[in-house]
Amino acid sequence: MATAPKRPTIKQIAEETGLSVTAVSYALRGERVSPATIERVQAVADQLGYSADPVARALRGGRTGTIGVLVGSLADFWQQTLAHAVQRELRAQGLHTILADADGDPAEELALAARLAAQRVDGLLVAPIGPAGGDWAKLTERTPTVTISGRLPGAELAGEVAFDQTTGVGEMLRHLHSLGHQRIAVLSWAVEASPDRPTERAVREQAATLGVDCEIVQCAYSLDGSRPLALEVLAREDRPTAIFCLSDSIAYGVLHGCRELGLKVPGDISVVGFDDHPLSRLVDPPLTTVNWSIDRTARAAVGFLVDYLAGDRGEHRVVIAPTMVVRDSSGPAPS
Amino acid sequence: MATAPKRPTIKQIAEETGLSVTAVSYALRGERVSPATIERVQAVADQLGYSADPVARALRGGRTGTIGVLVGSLADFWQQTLAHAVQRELRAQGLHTILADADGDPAEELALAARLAAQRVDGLLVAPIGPAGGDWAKLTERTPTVTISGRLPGAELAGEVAFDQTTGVGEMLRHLHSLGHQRIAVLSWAVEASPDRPTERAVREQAATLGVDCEIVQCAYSLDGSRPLALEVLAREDRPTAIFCLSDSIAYGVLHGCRELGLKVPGDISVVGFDDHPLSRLVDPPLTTVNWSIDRTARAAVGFLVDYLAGDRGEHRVVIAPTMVVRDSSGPAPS
DNA sequence: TTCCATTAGTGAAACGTTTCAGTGAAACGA
DNA sequence: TCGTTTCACTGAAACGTTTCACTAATGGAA
Repeated sequence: MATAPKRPTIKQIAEETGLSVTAVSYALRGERVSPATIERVQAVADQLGYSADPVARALRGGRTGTIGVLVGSLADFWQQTLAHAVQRELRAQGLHTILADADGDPAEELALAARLAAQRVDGLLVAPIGPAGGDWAKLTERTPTVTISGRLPGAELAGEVAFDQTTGVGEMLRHLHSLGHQRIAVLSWAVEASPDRPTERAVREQAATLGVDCEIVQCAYSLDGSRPLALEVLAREDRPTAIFCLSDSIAYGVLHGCRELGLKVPGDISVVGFDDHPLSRLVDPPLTTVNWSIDRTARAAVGFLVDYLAGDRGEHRVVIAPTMVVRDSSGPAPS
Repeated sequence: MATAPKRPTIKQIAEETGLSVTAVSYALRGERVSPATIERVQAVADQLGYSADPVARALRGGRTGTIGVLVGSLADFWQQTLAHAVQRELRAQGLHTILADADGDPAEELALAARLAAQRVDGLLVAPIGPAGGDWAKLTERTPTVTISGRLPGAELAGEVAFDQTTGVGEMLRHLHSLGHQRIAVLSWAVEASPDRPTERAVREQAATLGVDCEIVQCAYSLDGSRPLALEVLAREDRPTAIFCLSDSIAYGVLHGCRELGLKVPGDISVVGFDDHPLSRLVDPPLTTVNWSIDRTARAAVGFLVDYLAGDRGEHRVVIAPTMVVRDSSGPAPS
């Protein structure tokens, strides 16, 4: 490799202008030095193509202008969309984004978040998939953290965007119940069974209230994870008349499985999702699902973090309300 | 906020063990010091929950174990999938990922890449959207860079994953031609017109060879970008009989537009894509498209970078061959 | 015994910033 | 004229590592 030319440093500008390193540092931020000097320094900096080294700056301390975004799994289409929306929103706020992906492994989340924090991000946006493991106390105490739909054990939060899962689950279950469905399989993307997950608890409670039979099935994430599982569930003797997928990604896999088995949706079986991915209106059949405005979610989460960083220590919590979106993938239960 | 407890440093371990900072630094990497000392240091480090500060390490120089991944736009579904695949592959290699998203702005790409490099990533994986602007020479000279389908002006590459666009375009155009289509609109996601883009040149050449009438239409990225454009194209007096979208994301938007206008696909008009996103088989109708194995792409790109970092300066270039995937969205041209 | 090699460890500089605590000199009010 | 303030700037330390150049002690060979 050619002799690597180093990037220009403050010291070079200092030598070039005959000033001290200190003076240049101040001048670059337009402080404490004479206008003439500022101009001179700027000129040299521009000519050298100088830009401050973020690593050195981070080491010294102070803001880095970068936010760490941790998503539970980029294999999930909704989280992909969320990641994009969040990054776009952060950019609108003049903040840089570092995106990390736990790839469906809840045990990895804390470690990844810690690494992000170690990179000296100014704050953390975390959209976990399951109940994240470990103790988030130390981390969140040091780094302002906003969660998006999920609990972090021990965390002290700078903000929280929650989804009203109870209502969402309730509406969907009522929808299916009103169509005559009595045996429903719920595909949940929890990696390990954990009885206290709010969504699953909501399912059990609402199912009991309505008197429908809901079986919760643990499901690997995403398209490829849910298809084989769907095939298994659909092959059963007394297969359910409806499948309620706790993410649209899972529903896509189920739809795929139904197609392979030659089952008509919704004639033979109803399939519904839970997050209204942009493509859910385009799949065949268009998916009945529940919409949690991704834009509002992203805006709220970023807003909370920005507020917190600006010193606002108020209550930062919002609960996103669900909107039922009835399309064609749900229909009357077959008799 | 509570008094922020600092993360433990090497110095603390040194004090705790009575050793010098240097000795601890060596011990932590298991070098140059006695086994007994190594063990003692490890014990204290574990108890303190120490982990090396990546920022300090990066500042000093040397490997950071982190690769920067820059994608042209996370709004594009295929790039979302690619980002995930690449990150998964990097993780399998024991490397960390920092993902940045230019959000459809080619002018932003160089700046973002420079920022990634400034964070001291060991290497860069770049999947640009259009012809990236600026001069990549200085950057790529300092930071090993592998491109995925795209040119970086002036770049000196550590590796390159190219797509055989000419063949892909040719096969698709021949497919449409054989179905009797003579007037085809090509929706390209270039943000600015640039006559020398290989894909567009391929379109013009192949169209001339086959004698079909291809109009290239510049299209904003993604679903939301392509729908209005599709509506406009479809409303024309002599609308084309087929629309060839240079990304599946664009095709989804077009499908949406067709549905709004009540046009039957492929009865009234054929719509085809160009990257075979996982959902393309599930949309209505299932999309005819061209597959470029995303797994092979990710694996090749990461492999090139890893090889290069290991000192292998061989030719690192692969051309991914297209595979036509004919589904139901293309059919005979209406008479 | 002398000499050299090896082992186990130390001190200090370096990476590129920011910032605290000054330092002269000029300007100002009384 | 003197004391004070302001201005424009400087030196040095600090952030947490890594690494080069050393030192002191031990062991073995000659």
